[in-house]
Amino acid sequence: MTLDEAWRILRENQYKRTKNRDSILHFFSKNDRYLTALDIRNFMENENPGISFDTIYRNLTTFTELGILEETELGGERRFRMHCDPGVHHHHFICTSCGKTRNIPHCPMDIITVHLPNHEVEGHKFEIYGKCPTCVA
Amino acid sequence: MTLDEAWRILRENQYKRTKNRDSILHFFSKNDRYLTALDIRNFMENENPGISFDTIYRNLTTFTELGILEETELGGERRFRMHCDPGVHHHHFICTSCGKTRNIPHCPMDIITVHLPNHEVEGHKFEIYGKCPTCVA
DNA sequence: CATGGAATCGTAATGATTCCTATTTAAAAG
DNA sequence: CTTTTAAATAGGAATCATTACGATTCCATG
Repeated sequence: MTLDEAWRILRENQYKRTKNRDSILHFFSKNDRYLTALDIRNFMENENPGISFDTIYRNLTTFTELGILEETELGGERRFRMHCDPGVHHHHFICTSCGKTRNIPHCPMDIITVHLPNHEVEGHKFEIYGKCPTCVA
Repeated sequence: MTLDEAWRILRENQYKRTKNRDSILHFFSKNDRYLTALDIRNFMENENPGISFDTIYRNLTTFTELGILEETELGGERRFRMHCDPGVHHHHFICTSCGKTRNIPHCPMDIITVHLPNHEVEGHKFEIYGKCPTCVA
């Protein structure tokens, strides 16, 4: 997703354009990987050294709810990345060292027919973990 | 996995038979669902009201390392369940209300052929979330 | 530029998990 | 059955990620 698309969604939902949101989104748009709240905090060292974690988490939650970011959990902490292709459902290979991802176009739900009578399916998760070429070397 | 199998593994690895371990394993063997550290704490109300979280987590880690338990993360906390069938790789439907599970015999890794050149695959996760028949009603 | 509500800051609070040290216990040896 | 010793535990403090909150600042609209 581009910055313009993200801001269009935010505007449509009456969210204000602030310096923090601009910086955070810009950081995500430059990084094709899953990032932590601390990553963002560190990146803001220059732009806004005093940024509150409250602000970071609040915006991460907002962005995720609006579908601008997608979220996962790795090593006991929440991680976020720019929702790469909002229209097309897909999954990820995730590097456990650097958080970098690689798309997996297939979805097991399309292939696996599971019989779950009377169950109410809400969602699913399919992720492959490992080391990306850079971190292998 | 049965209690006997669990204790055989523990014995083989020189772990002592303690009252806490007995209680915890017994609790897991009776519950076909993912449980939190707090669930265990509450269950021990009778058997050992003063049990330390250190003890709980230490044993959960040990059991998981030995393959007696399997672990996942749900709603920001770690959950554990008895490793249902150590020989046969499988996945789970997990109830987001009560943690109860249902086996999914298929594995997406067997079906999906992903091209990940130079990547080092360490593992994967496939889980379906929702409400079990009991929690739907 | 005045106004009102959204957004933020700074810090305190929370909840899950881990660390630390003195004490207790399992089980092996005598 | 006692002694011995390393493993296991209790209790509480510490840590880490995350959230809550009151006071202040900022964005957008008129």
